[in-house]
Amino acid sequence: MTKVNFETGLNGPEPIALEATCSSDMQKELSDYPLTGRFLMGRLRHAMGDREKEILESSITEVVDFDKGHRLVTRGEKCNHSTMLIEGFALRTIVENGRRYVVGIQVPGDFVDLHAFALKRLDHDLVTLGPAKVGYVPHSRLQDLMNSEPHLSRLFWFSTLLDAAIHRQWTLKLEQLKAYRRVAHLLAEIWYRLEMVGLAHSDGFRTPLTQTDLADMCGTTAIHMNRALRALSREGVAEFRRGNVTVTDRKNFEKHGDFNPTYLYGQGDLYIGAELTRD
Amino acid sequence: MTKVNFETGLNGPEPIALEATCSSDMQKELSDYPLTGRFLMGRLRHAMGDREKEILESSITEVVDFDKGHRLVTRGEKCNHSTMLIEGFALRTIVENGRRYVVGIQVPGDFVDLHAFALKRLDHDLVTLGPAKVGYVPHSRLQDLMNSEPHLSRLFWFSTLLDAAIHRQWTLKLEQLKAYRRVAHLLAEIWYRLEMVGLAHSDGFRTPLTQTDLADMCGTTAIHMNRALRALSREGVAEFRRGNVTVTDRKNFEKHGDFNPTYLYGQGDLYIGAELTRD
DNA sequence: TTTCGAAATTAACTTTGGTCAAGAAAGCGG
DNA sequence: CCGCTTTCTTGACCAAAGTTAATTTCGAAA
Repeated sequence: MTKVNFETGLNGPEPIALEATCSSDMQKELSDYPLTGRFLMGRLRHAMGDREKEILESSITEVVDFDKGHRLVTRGEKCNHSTMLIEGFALRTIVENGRRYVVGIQVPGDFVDLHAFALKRLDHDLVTLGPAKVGYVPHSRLQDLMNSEPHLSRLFWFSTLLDAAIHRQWTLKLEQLKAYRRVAHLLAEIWYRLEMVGLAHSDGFRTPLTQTDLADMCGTTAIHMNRALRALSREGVAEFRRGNVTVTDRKNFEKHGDFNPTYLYGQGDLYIGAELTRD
Repeated sequence: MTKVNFETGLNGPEPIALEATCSSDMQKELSDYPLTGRFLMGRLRHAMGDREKEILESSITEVVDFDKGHRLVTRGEKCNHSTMLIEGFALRTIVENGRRYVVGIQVPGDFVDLHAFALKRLDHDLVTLGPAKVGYVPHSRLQDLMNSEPHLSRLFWFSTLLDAAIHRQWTLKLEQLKAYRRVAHLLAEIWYRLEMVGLAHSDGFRTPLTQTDLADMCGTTAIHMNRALRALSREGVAEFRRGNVTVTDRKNFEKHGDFNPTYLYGQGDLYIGAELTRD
């Protein structure tokens, strides 16, 4: 383990360089594959051969930087490429009756609209949370890979199934938990996911999330979200200040959020299909 | 259009034969492919070639009938086959702290645990709602198909993406609606999905669902679900009696549930990837 | 037909969360 | 530094939903 600096799209006075724990394996991956090195990291990346990693990296035909709030994908519009999130965050949002709802959050390394390859039109928007860097893969290219690379295709499929597993967990937690535990669960999930791609630190993590964003993800109001966050703070469970999440006792924190990471299919959880690791 | 009788797994005094609207196309499909004829029906079934339909039908190595409440898949246990739901209903359930939560419902024609092919272990149970008939496809067979049938593989992928789209909609509706509209939405969805596979009738549909099941799907209590259903009945929007759903004014009903079926990617909605229809 | 158990129903009371209204604090651009 | 905007915070009040506890209805099986 070694330390490495990273940048998230913060809106603070000056961009604070944070220490993120990042193994040397991970560092090598990121220098070898600067655009797609985080894809499936912490999950089945080890199942990708070097050739497959090269194929994926070279499939990105265009890299673009966006400011916060840019709509990457519009609900109902036809897509001819899919988008790899290289840096920054994105939300899956749906605006109805003048109110915004968030049904998912994506972190670096996520192939955010890979499902648009098969669905062509999405039922939601994808919006950058802070500044973000993305890479595009044309659907024609994915089409070719479907025909010539069955193993890589299976990994793509797997990655969309991870999203589905996360959706199920969100559904579960909305059914099961009150606002206080719901945020705790959400923050625990984001922390875990950032950790898998080397973007968390030992006391927490940083995002450009506002309390309103959290409210829209938890199906509550910004006002009630504020009550929940203050309660978490009052109990000494976690601090959320302007997107900066700080936790002292992680076990305790995850207990408050009723968080069990197996649904994220991390590679340490021995929960993953062995067949996918072999060609 | 012609009428055909069908059976759902009802626990009523005698199995009531209901009239279901079912096109002659659909009838032919069901007689030609009695086990898998409902797979992707109303969606991209027309994109499957006869050869592909044969391949799928012949991939079912075993057909089994189960009683109500049988656990088809157990959370965390390794799966070596995937399950086609031929007749009846199944719920995706999670039991935690002694309470049951439902994160999905499956209808005939659904390849209910296709995602287990890639994930190997699921994060939830699959339980039959009433009596059900299922068919098994070994994962070794799916593996072969991945290598030899890229187009069929893409359709399998598509079918798991439909599940994900439904999960997103459930998340959205849990965030957005109060219990009263939530049930209405849920019932509208089930109706629509049954209609796509020829198992609904013009005034509604029949299922073995109880009010407790609905409550577990809507993240509320059976008592509150009862209040919501009574309200729907009082307003003349819909009647739910022992799994029997009756609606007089469908447009009005769907409006109360804030229901828009585009997320179900039905073939009439011109919402589906044209690329998938061609090889 | 009777009996039993599951499912549905209702009421009284408590907790959680939504709404409205008003400020305070922090970040941003000049 | 100042003014402007966004984000956060708090209080008072009301509606939605959970809890507990009975009671009724219905369907299945004897």
